[in-house]
Amino acid sequence: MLFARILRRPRNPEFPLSHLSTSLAATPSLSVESENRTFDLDLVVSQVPVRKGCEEISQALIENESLRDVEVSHDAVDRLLTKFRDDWKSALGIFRWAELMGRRFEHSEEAYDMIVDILGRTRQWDRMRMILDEMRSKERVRVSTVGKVMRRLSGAGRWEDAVSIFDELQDFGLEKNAEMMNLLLDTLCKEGWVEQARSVVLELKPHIPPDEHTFNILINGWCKIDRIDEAKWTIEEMKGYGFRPSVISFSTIIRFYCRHGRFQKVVDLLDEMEKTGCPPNIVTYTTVMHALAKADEYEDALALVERVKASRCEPDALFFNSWIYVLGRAGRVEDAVRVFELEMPNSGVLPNLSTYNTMTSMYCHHGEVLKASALLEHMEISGGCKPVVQTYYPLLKACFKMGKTDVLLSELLDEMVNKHHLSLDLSTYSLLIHGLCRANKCDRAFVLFEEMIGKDIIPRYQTCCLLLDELKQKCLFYAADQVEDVMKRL
DNA sequence: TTAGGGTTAG
Repeated sequence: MLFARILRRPRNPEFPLSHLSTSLAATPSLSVESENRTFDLDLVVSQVPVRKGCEEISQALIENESLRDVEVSHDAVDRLLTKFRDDWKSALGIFRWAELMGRRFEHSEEAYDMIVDILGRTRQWDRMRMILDEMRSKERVRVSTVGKVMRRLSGAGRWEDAVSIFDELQDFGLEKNAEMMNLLLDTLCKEGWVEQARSVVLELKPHIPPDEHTFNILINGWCKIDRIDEAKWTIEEMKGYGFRPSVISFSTIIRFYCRHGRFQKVVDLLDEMEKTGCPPNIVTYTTVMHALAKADEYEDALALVERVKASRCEPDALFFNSWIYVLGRAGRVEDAVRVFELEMPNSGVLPNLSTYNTMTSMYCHHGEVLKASALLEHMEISGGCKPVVQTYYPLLKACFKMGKTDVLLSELLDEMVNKHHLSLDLSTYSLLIHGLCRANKCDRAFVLFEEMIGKDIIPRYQTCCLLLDELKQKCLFYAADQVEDVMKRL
């Protein structure tokens, strides 16, 4: 019964390929390859029409003279899809356009996975299904594809659909094995469907015996929804199957107690781990250290650093990031910089994007915006990582805090969009609209509001309320009506 | 294929 349900198929796919091939035939010059074809991301991005359907977008791109000599490569598609990850219409339009532009162009595995994920996260289920069916017919469905589909379905509450994807695995040319079962369970549990995951385990037990991962996934699921008794009971069940609880099982339970601030329990468990020959590792320590910092217990958190040094654990980037975070929160900026500049390199651990995000946020938090900007330059040149929208949140927030809502804000936005090709996401729009409203610039906030609506990014209700109030106060009634219209649809 | 971090809004 559980596995008999079928994911809805599109009754009338809105994007038939035949239609596009007709338009390709109508523009024969497209099939002629020029010798000097290059790829200019800015050019393509600038030619993507706004507020159009995906079909219109791909059509407009195909007919665009200035894009005739554009070289479409896998890397180009990757960058474009990343850029439009919050804007499914543009993403799908570009995806279709690329198929028609490149001669005998076949999308890469990554591009397929990306478009599936974009359609899933924006809840375009029929279109996601359509791509999945295309992939199936070309035998290009991978484990990662299925994982993305299941995750998006579970995340949207469609756990039954996620389960029926598992039922379809053979149609996709994939095997129903423990790995795939665990993938399904993990997506279910991470979205809180733990009881459903347990039913799946029981139902599949005769065909696919649970392994150590299966139990750890369930333990994590129970902890996530605060059902610690079931988590402990799962540990007993695990033993019954002949598996010893691992450092992962213990660390998961420890994380639960950390989240609830029950640090005496944490200490007891750390001792138990040592005694039972399953000593904590760097992940366990990082979890506890971070939780202590969040509970403002900085001295205890830093004492753990000493414990790590005395142990055999190899510190990694996540550990250093947490250490820097602890020091930042404790107001010890100089010490944090010392860890970043000396301790990390001395241990041979390279900073990653999160290290830079943590440092940036710490600087901004302490009013050192210039140092934060300088670090952004540094991260590209010597760190080899590119900033993401999240990197800019603290910087943008600092702009509003300092009242620099003209030049500095514009420069930052320009850097984000034009230099790094980042797309503003829901959080950025919310931050900007809230900030501009508070800075008495609701006219500019409204422009951004319209822009996000055009990209199908749904504003938060509170954002609408705030903007509406401000617009009414300034007697901008036309704009206020527009906001009210959007609110009615929320 | 299972466990850890940061960045937004309220």
